[in-house]
Amino acid sequence: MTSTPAAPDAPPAGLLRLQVLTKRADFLRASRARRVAMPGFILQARAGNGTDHVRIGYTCSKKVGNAVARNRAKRRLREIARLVLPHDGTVGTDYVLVGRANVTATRPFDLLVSDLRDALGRMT
RNA sequence: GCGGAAGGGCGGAUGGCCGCUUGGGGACUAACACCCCGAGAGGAAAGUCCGGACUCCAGGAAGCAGCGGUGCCGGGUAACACCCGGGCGGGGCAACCCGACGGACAGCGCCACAGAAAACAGACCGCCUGACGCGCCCGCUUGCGGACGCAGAGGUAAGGGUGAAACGGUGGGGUAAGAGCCCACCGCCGGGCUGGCAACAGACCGGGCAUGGCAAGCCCCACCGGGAGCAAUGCCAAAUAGGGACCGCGUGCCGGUUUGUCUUCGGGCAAUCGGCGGGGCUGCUUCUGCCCCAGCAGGUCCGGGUUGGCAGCUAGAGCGGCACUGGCAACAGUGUCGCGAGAGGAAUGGUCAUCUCGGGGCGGGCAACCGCCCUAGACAGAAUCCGGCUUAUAGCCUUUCCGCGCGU
Repeated sequence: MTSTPAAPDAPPAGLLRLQVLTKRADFLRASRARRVAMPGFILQARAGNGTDHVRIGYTCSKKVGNAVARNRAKRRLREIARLVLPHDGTVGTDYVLVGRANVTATRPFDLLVSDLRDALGRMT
């Protein structure tokens, strides 16, 4: 994969498009698949979703905190997914990012981004 | 200046880059792909505790029962358990604060511990009187008198002590000692009078006092309330099914008309109309209405199914500012200006700078203060929508009032 700098550029046309998971069943399937724990989050990935898209879901349980803390953690996870997955994701895979209490909302953003790249590297 | 009381307001700002949801517009047949413009979390969005709007269900109305709620009075409001004003009680020097604040002669129940006694009177320690007699002392006229103590019995509830509460309180008179036994004041009860819309207050007259507390135990009284909730509800599409079992009520009666059909020409059967009857529609009753009577409106259970999209969905008892009018006020009216999220695994952001307010650290200085560095830092995220209440909250700004001290 070409590692374009984490530039705040829009993903160029032609790169992978993301779809958001909405079905509870998809989340349950992903949670039973491979997982990689990182300091800022946990990545779950399940190949073969039967589509030609990269699909992504976010989970922040009540353990992460109150509603404000959960929303903030989810937004940061969404942002790193938006920056990394169109370049480094694998077609036909469902990814689920799970937030962690205190860490996901406070870890420096560039570390969070490199965490996701490392996690994807370990998956393959 | 110090200490205190009651409110009101705010709750970071600006910019760059990259995004999300949505309204409008743009060339195009269209798709959600692109471009432009606009909008996009709170004072509590929270707890889900009250009150409503709205939707569906119970056919409608009234009464009764049951259940739930409210509970000093008046006003405000769509409504409220909210708000405003007033009354009463309690706290505070005061500003001010607090109050489940209707009824204990409708009835039942309860009043722990302590205490003699806890609701109807009673008497533990006491106080007072004191028969018969006993003890002891004194006097002398030597068997009489007197003092004291004990004491059967009686009077009393002042004092002690217990308690949340002890059968009105304080003072005086009175008495053997005492007691509303009598008197004054206070309290209480009753009565009318005056003021007030009222809660209530005031003075007056009468009564020696009868009526302990708990209604936050049941209860009584007055007033209010049908149930479930936007996962309500409606529509569309797909998939599955085009069901089964049991219970209940029941296989009606009379009359008319026409049509069809059968006829042994009497009529029968079916359809149709009217009446009666039966059944169903909220726990009961009444009135009214609707439906059903050949299978079905109704009930219970089993099986199957239980996904997606659209609407509801944000402009309404709207909210806020200012001015005027009415009102002590809450609030109402009129005019004018401004604001006005609409997601749906759930948008309203991510990140980087700069600034400002507070906070922290270091250095200089007796101090006021000055310089440098670090740090947006409290509670917290709309979920149908409004009005309240309650709870959480770093820090900042501000108004009025009270007490004390100082100065004029």
